[in-house]
Amino acid sequence: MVEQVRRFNRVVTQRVGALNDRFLARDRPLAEARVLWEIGPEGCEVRALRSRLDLDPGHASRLLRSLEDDGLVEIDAAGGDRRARMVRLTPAGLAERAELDRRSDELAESFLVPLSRDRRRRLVDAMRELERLVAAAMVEIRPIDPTHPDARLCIRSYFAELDRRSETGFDPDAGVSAEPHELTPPAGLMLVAYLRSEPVGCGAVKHHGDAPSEIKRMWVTETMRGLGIGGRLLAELEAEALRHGARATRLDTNRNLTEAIAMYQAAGYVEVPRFSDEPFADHWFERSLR
Amino acid sequence: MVEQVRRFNRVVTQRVGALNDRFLARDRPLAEARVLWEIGPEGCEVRALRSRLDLDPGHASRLLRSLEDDGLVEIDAAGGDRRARMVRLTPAGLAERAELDRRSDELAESFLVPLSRDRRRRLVDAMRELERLVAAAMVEIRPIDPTHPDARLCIRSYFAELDRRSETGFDPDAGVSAEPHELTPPAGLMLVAYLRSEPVGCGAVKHHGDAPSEIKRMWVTETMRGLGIGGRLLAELEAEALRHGARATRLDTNRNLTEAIAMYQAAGYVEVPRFSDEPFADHWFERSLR
DNA sequence: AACGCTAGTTGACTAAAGTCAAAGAATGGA
DNA sequence: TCCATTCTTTGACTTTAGTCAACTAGCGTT
Repeated sequence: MVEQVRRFNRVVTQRVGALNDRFLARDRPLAEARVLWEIGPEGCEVRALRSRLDLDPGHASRLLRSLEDDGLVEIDAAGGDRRARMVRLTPAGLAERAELDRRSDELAESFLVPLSRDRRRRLVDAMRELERLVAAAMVEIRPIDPTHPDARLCIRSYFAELDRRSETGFDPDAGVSAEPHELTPPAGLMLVAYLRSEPVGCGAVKHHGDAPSEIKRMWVTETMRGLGIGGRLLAELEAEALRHGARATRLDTNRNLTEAIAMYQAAGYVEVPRFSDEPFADHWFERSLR
Repeated sequence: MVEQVRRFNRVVTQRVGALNDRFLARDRPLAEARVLWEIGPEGCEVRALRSRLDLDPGHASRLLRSLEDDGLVEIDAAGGDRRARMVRLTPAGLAERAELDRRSDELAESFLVPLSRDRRRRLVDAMRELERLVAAAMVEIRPIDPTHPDARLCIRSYFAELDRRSETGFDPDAGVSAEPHELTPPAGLMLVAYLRSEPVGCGAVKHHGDAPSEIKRMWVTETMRGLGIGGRLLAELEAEALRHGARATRLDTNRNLTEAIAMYQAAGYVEVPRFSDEPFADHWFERSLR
């Protein structure tokens, strides 16, 4: 296995990566081309740019100055915060970015052209599979304060999905509570799954002394499902429950959340009688931890 | 499709490539690390190194000097040509390269670790598939003089395989001739398939005026079979036969070469009665070109 | 008002990568 | 034998990337 990964890294990554760079940088330093690309058609804040590309403030400042001198970007004050700056592409900058887009397409085509119809299909399928699995391998799970913006974002997405997928709609204020202080140590714990500093999933646990801990707020963004992220969140929450003295974990869920139900069952949860008065739930699950 | 390839290039190539580089370069400039790696345990000629890494002569010279000063390589005269130099790794250089090997393994592991058993399997399968297809897309087909070393190498490999796979053994001197002058324009044509300047397959055509041209020396290296390279060689040879006024192409083959037979049939060849006195052949195929 | 903090700019560097031309030694034909 | 060509080295650059510290301006809290 390791041997195959190494071969892949060598054959595909190296060559394609080099090509990619050469296609991207026209007669411009690569770093500038990357910045130009990353700004995007909408513009973005300088600090966001810096953190996304992991640039030194000095370096970033000079790169932007240089793009500005070439007439490709304009830098003006961001909204609220008068320390921060906003970069936007000028029409010339947009044209340049479109050109990068075009070359990027051209490069992609160059992968496909020499292959038969059937092999193109296979190439694209393998790329999709690999992209997803590599992304999954890059996901990191970290504890978070439930009031943190990233946590709030996840919870909002979770509620929105519940509301969309259930016949009755979802009311976050009804049913069993899971207030921030209940999901903060020592009362409980909340986790967020990050993919390159983007939150892509969450989960929380609420302890009840000796009684089974409750799993709450399990959610993974739609594009990242089926990659084991839910299972990893669950496993870490269970470990936390165990550390806290719980003998089991429990959760409830709605009948429409079929992937979630399948995931719980695969993780060893078994259906038990209703144990909460959550009006939104149709199924109750429990798993023994020892 | 193009969109998926672009996503792949962005997500996988860029990140993995960057990681790769950081793992490779220890506290050494990346270019030096690459040279150290590329020299290989056997050593190699400086000019080969230069062309493989596409380095400027001056740059290459200085990189090697620097590695020599660190005691990692020795440079002495190559065999025959006294202008050329040979680089070899010293024991220290070999140790350093082994360390790069180790880190490369570690990097490969880091892809696999966060994934479940099943997903690792899928990751590795997708990588294998992709590596092969990308390699296939990089193959270039070029005409060649049948006396060129690359052509000779292919023909030798071809003969060796015939000998190995037939019950009777194979005698290149028996049967229908295909001497170099018969495979050189205007009498015929020989093609070699190159993957990064490595010959990985060949094929030739021998014209007979109005009569069907004969396809000879069709061979693809074992690791690159099933990727459409044989089909591409065949198509170019047929186009050449057509340009030369032939109405059809013919070929004979041994019953043990099952992949080849399948490939000919997929390319539109139909079995015809014996048309040559090639003692080694069991099947005769023909395809009409118009 | 004072304090610690964040966002960005600027100056002064260094290291790495890469380019170009000149030149010496050796080679391979015409 | 001559001549164009190849392999390599060397000197003299330039460009790119990146680092570090000092500094200004603005924010938020106490």
